[in-house]
Amino acid sequence: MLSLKKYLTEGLLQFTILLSLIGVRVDVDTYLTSQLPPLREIILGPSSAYTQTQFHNLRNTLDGYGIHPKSIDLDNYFTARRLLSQVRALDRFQVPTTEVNAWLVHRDPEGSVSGSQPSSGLALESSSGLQDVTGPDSGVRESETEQGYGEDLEDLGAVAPPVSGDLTKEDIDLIDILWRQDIDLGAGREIFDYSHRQKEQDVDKELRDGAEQESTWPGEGAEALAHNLLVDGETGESFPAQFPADISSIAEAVPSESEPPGLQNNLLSPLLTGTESPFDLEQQWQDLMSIMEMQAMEVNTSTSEILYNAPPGDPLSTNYSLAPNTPINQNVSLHQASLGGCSQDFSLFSPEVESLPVASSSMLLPLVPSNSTSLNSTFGSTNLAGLFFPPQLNGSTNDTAGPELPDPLGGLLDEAMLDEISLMDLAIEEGFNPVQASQLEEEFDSDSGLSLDSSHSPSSLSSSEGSSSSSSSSSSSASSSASSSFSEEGAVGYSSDSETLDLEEAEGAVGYQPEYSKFCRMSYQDPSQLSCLPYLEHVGHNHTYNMAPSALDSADLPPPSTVKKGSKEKQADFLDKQMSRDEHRARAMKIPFTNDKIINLPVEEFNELLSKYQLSEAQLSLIRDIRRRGKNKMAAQNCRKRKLDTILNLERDVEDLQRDKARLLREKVEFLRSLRQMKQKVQSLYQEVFGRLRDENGRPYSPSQYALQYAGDGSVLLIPRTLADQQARRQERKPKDRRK
DNA sequence: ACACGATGTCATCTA
DNA sequence: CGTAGATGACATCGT
Repeated sequence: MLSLKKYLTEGLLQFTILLSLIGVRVDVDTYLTSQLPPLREIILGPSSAYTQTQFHNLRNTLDGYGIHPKSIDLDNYFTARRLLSQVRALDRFQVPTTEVNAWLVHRDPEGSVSGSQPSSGLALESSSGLQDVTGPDSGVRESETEQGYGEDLEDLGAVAPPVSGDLTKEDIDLIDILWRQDIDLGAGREIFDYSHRQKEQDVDKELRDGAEQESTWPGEGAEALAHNLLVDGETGESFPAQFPADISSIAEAVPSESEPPGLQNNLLSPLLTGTESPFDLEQQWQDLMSIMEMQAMEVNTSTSEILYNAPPGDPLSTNYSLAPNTPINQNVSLHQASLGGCSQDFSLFSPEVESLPVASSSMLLPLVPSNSTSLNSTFGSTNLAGLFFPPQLNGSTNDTAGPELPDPLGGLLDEAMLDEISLMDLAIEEGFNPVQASQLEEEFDSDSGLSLDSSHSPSSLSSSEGSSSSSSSSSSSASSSASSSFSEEGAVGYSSDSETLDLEEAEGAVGYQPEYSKFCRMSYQDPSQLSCLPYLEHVGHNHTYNMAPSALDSADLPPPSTVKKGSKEKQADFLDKQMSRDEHRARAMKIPFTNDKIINLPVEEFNELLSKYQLSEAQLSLIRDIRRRGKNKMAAQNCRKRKLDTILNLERDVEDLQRDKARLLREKVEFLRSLRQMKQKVQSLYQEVFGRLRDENGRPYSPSQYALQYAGDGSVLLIPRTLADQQARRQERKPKDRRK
């Protein structure tokens, strides 16, 4: 907890936010993943940074201090919330930023990521096979696709981040989505994919064992592959001369997965070879996703059979928990064969994680989802993956996942999370809208909160008392009283009891505003829960004002067990210690009313109260000071709270903006893709029309001499090439001029 | 002893 | 002008 608090310092947050704003993505979570909840967990959730109004008045009447926003309980709460939100985000095709950020953080130091990563060979196995088949076209296609893409982006004024090193996970996902869309539209994936693969191959030739890889691709699988690729390759947009060919059924079904690996692997490889910490989160998420998918999806056996028909007898398959002879194993083997150095890295991943990706990908597309980046690959992709799961895989995955899943999930998911997940699952399956789901979630939250509170508070009392051996009796009693007050507050409304308490002892109960009610409600339970852990006792510690009421409670009411015999004296001492300086002063000056009244009473009542007593000047001065300081104290607390919320909101805004950016990027790529497709169609039509044209002698026109000119009215003219070139140049200049 | 975070207090500004 | 709130700066306390 202490270390967590450290991370929560304003400086770090501000620094992080600053970095985020200037474009550098830093994810503190990356460094906390294993033992500590992500910083974002604390950050997410409702905050009322700018709603300063009203809450002072209400606060004074509402209870005492509540729980500080930084206390652990909030961590738990926000952990759950964060996870839930991420689960929901899956519904919206959102990528958990955590993974993205982490990925970037670890990637940057390694230099350019864009296709030149050696370990990117992950996705290459298919491409290597493809290369041979498609042979001649590959080189040209690579360059053309790459250039075309870059040009498009440049034309639109884009920095071309999606293609080059700046790709985020969202970008990758969006590209993946777009690939799928392309396929839906009949465009082959390899046309886009190829460049990357090719590049990777060039870079990774040394790492990869091409011969071995090819040897693992014998028989039907290879042929099928070749066929697919060949067919897809013909659809290459960059070759207008080639008319779009029919796409085989397999090609349609499979290619959707084939592309992403290329891109993703390029990007992911750093992650894979780098730290595993970011992957833990991703892995957990992937596990989660796999569970959900397994449950929610039906397996298309026929498809899977086709896709997973692979060469048998792979020696490497035994390394994996998956059943041998399963096509998946083939994929794995291929993957390993091609990976070389990367295979070791993959050993880090638990079987189930690997199985998912492998399973989802056909022979052509190994490891698509395995890139945890694609874990959120949106439901679309995952659905695809799920469809391709062979039944046996399902079983095997579950088997392997059985023992291991609880661990990764257990760390992140508490009951609340699981319930929520199931809830979300239900929402997804039954078509609940997010709002409904969230409503349910709220109900759930409240329920869980109460249950937690009731169940943990008693134990907290006992544990705190028994455990605090090193600390003095005062501290133990303090914690116990604090926890008791918490439990009370959590269970009941907690009307400010300060007034009913003994005059001098009752201090102003400083509570947080109603806006934080939910906030606080959640926090109430946790302190007690946390107090179960001895080392966390200090978390809920109170100071001065806050502590007084609760301490008084234990003192006034017949003390449970701690106060016996001569402990009353200690109690008194303790109370003295717990009283604030102003309280001591007030007592010393024999102020006849409570500091709480002094501080919180409205001016009129306050003056009225003063008028009732004959007070010396010193007393009046002290009272005024007490009032001033008390109010300022609350103000300071509010101010700090607000500051914290502001920081949290800023971070959230940054995240939102990043999401928006990714979305816009996605849309842009989508537009570019559709634009390219339309160009391709036009080209095809052009070729077809031009090829059918015959001159007066019945001979075809020479493309080098003539060209078709599109008129504004939709008509098409056949004009000499020279003329057409001139016109083309003019048109090119125009937009440039406009830019200037 | 020191660092650090949390909180209290003061001075100042603003409404 | 008085009051209350907000906030930066500093002090204090506990870990």
